[in-house]
Amino acid sequence: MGLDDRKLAVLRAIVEDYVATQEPVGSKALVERHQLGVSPATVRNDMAVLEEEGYIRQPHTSAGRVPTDRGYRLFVDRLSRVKPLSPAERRAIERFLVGAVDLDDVVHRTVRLLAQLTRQVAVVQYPSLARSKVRHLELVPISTTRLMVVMIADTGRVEQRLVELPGPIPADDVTDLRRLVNEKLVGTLLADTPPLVQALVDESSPQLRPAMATLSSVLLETLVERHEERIALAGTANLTRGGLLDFQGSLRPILEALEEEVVLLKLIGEAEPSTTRVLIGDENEIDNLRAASVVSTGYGPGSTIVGGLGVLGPTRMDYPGTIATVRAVARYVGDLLAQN
Amino acid sequence: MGLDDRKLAVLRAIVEDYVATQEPVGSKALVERHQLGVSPATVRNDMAVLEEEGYIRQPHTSAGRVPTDRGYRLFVDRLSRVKPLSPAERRAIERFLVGAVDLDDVVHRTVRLLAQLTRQVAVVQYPSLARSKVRHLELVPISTTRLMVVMIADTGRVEQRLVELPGPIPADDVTDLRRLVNEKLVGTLLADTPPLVQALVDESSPQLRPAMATLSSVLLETLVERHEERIALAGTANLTRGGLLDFQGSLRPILEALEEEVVLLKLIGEAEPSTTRVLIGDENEIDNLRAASVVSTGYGPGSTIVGGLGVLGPTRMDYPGTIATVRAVARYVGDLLAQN
DNA sequence: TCTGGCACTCGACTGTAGCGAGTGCCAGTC
DNA sequence: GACTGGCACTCGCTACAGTCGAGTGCCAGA
Repeated sequence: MGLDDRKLAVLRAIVEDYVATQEPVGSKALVERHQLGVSPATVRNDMAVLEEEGYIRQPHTSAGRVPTDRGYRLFVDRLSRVKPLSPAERRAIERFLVGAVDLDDVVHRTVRLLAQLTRQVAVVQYPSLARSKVRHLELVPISTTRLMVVMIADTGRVEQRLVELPGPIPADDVTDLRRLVNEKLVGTLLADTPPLVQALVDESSPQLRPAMATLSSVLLETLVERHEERIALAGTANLTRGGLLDFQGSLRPILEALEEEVVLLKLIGEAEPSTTRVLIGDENEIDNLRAASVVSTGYGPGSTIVGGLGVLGPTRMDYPGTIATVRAVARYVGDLLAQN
Repeated sequence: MGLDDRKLAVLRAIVEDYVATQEPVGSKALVERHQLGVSPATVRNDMAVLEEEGYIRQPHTSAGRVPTDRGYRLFVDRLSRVKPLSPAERRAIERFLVGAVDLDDVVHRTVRLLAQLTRQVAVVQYPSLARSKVRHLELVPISTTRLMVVMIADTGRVEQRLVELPGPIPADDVTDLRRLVNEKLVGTLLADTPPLVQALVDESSPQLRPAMATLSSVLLETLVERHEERIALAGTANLTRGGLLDFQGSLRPILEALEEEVVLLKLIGEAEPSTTRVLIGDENEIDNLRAASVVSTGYGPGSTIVGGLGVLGPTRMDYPGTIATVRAVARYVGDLLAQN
């Protein structure tokens, strides 16, 4: 039941036209705007087949055809090639990203850049703690029974927690604690720390043990177990482009989904190495996003991946262009991180 | 040209009914639902006067009346009193805020809570650095020529910057630098630090001076001059309640405005002590928000103010309820901060 | 296998009519 | 002088009928 080349060409033409005009496309308009070399009637026959196979559909009788999610899928997989970025876009990326002063800055600039270039909603995950290595742990006494622990990761992330100690602790002990945790933990992946943290308690002197126990439980609990992920979002205003036609008239479910960090993480967090993932409409597992598509990829210094980024938009989106932009931005951000 | 008591009562009734039903309210419905003690005809006469004075208007002839921005203003200033919160709401606030582990957590919980209680868009400013005191400055060597400086403020904020030193620096010097900056700066308001930072450079030994100069310029630049404000946002999905009637059919300008930190800061950042500020429609200086109202207030431990928070919604909002909620949440957050 | 032709479908748009909520005004009453 | 009942009028909303046209499916013929 293969589709011959012409039918594929017809599908491609339909997708391209529909994405451009946002209106159902008919057989006549199609032959006028593309060099298909056949008549409208022939195209109609092809369309009938494409419809039967579920690649396109008619919003109503006597209207043109519109691609289905399945149609977009075929288009993305086999009918399109990634557009190279224009020099102007490359320049925009570079201009946008130079001069970032810290990780927050990098992430914010990136997410805005993505939203602006793709004219869609952009999502950027901060470098995941699980994939970060400990660079330094600082203990700052706030009072005799309170400690602020600040963890600095090699990815630039800095996390802090207040630790309520079981009893007062002299300054020298704090120094000892600091030395011990740093000796043991610096340089290790956060995902690998739990046994080491446990060992720290076991190995510490009786004098230090109570404080160390509290400290380690806080470390484990807040930094590893509920692995604190962070996310930045931009471009929600882009959802309103294209009138209310996209997203079947209601932004509600989309906006709701975008407020849930868990959902966002699921969308862009499961990054496989160097692949760009495209989720189209129904393929999406989140019900609220059944009317949307997501293009996402991982990023990180060199070839390692420390986090994900991507964009969300209507299924009717410029896939080749979006994919190209997402990839390019991910690569630039990776390079930027590598410089640290 | 004073309005007598009955006319004010009519205005109050119109506002209340319109907020509740979202539909223009007519004279007949008004006398039915409120005990005004007069006939519809009389109410109509009063309405004519109110309209002449600009407090209400007719969307079109033969429709009921709708309050104008000016009408809401009068209502807020003279016709309403702040509703006490229900016990359920108080409990919700407490339940929501206990168990926050750090400042980020507090702010996120607060903004979600506000959005949920008011069913509107909530905005919370992190404690302003300018109003924070330095609690500790930590210098962490990243390499021989790079230092990460971490500033911990008494409000719980933690900021970090990478400092590129002019040349390699031995570990002992880092220790000296750390001691010097902490001796000088701990306990001072960030707004007051610039002269002190300058003095640090002047007073430091020739050996330390280059490093100290770089360090101090980074401190000044990033922490004080472009005083790094942060903002959290939640509840944008609430903008879609009430169909597209609010905001004259387009969420676009609102969503755009909400993406600009500067705009948000302007909205809620200018907190005067313990007052609740209400901006109604046109009173708003930001063009994109002319169709919206903002209720905001300052918060902080005790009676000091360290930041602002508030909500944004349609001009047709439940002002008494919203004002009460915003105040209550601000007070709870203040108490929470005071505990640290 | 493709093409031109033709009948058919059905949404979009237009114009008309009736309904009803709501108004403004006026004469009458307390 | 303030309030009220009554009445004519306005005008948005809905329903309905009619027309138009884009687009289709199908079929006979090249």
